[in-house]
Amino acid sequence: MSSRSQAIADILTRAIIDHRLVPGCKLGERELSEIFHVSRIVVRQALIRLADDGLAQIERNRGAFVARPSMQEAMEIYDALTLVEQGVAAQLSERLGPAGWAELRQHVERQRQAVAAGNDALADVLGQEFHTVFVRLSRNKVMQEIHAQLVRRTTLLRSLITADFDYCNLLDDHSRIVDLLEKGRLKPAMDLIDAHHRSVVRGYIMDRQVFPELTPRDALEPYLDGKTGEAPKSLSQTQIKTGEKDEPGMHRHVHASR
Amino acid sequence: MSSRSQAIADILTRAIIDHRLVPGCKLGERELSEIFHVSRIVVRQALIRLADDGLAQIERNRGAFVARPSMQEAMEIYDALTLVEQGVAAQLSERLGPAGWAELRQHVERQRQAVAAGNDALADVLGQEFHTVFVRLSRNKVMQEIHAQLVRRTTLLRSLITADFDYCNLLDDHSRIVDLLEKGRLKPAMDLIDAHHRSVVRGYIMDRQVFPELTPRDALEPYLDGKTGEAPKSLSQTQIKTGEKDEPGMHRHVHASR
DNA sequence: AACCACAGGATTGGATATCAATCAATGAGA
DNA sequence: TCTCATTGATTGATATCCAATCCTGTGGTT
Repeated sequence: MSSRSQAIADILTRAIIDHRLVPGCKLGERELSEIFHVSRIVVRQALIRLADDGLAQIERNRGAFVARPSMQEAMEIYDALTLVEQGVAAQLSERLGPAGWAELRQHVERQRQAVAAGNDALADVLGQEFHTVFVRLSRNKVMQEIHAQLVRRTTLLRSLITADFDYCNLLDDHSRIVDLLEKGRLKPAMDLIDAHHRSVVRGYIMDRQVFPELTPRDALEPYLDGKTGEAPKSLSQTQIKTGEKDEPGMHRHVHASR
Repeated sequence: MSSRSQAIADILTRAIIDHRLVPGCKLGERELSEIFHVSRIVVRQALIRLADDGLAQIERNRGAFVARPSMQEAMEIYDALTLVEQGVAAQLSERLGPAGWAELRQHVERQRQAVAAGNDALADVLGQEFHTVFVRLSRNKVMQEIHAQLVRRTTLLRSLITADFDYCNLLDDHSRIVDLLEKGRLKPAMDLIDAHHRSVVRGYIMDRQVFPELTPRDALEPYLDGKTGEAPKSLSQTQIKTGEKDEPGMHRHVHASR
């Protein structure tokens, strides 16, 4: 239904947020066109979409690369995300009906069960999804799209950073946010959202390659073939350990919750 | 410096927010490629950028059209804009230094002088710019871009709607918002931002063609030639009166302030 | 050895021609 | 008048070609 360049942009986006394509990775037109069996022009259109989304940067006559956000930009992205979610929280605290609160609680409960079952990969996905569900309940598609874009960019950031905090402290944040909001305690809820994001950002150390660099051909291989758009195996199971020794304060786990 | 498709996307964006290209207007690839003397491919890339920005919509095998947002979407855009500006207001009320407040006051003063001088066109531009300056002071480029996109879309909306309120009531809103924020009275300021936008939306009646439809060739003519990107004459001076009689409650002035 | 200049290769940005797929309008026939 | 098929126009996409630019490697110079 959609154009082919959109489909390719979607695949590239997926590969980037799956950390299979890491920041700085060259996205050559010829190489991608051979991988996807399309013409260079279609690839170029896809890259334009990625660049507009902030996931790639195009340098004239040099080509496209997976975006490598600066520390400054990383902070700005998290600030923007906080701003959006705080605003949505304020709207929901006034307008959300019982069914909405129930949906949020149900989502938190599913995540809790995943954590209890030790399924970190599922917990991680649910943890991310919570924010998306949260914004969806505002019933504002424009806001949803803005938020989704910001989330994609934060996911990209995680290819570049090393979190040295204990993520277990964040596990209950979602639940507490829902509690506070439903009770109408907006200000504490907004502060908690801020703290939720700040605690993720605080220990960030950039200029490290957290994920191993794959060639585009290897990185994109799982998404091809089927054409069904089926989810490739979660990276948390196929993740490759890099050769370098772990440094102090460097953890290799994925975040179970943001 | 930038690619040609970006330059063309910029021109089309400009033409749309100047209301020279009205919603629903067909943006044929062949026609545009002849107008700009570029190939269809460059035009297509420009149209992709516009579509990503929400200013155009591309229908498969049918082509691109200037976006015609629904009433629902119009409300969502204004809600999102309110959310963003309220969030920025909250940040500024904590973090903005004296120089920042001075810049805002200076801007308001310039607009006041323009109104006093009867220069409605300049006042309109300054009124729009206020919101941009406001967000720029947050020093968050990511947020700035999101906000700028929302502003562009609200500008597009004004091609579709007829305001039947007395815009004089809004003239002092900017000034009062600055006053309240500088005094640390955040809540009233946020309420005023909300009211500011709501008062614009309230009387909106869609499904009217406020601006006359021009062919793309006529609409884009002022932007070509010079290649200097110079501002074409403001529409408020070249605006053409449509043949149809004014209906009750239908004003043809441009907004002096949002 | 270090440094600079230049040539060649590789890649991107873009133009043109061409073809297939799809939509819309037109017109023939019941 | 209504229905259906054909035709024309437009888009989506490809292949090929060319110019501009960047990177690199070589070679000469200090």
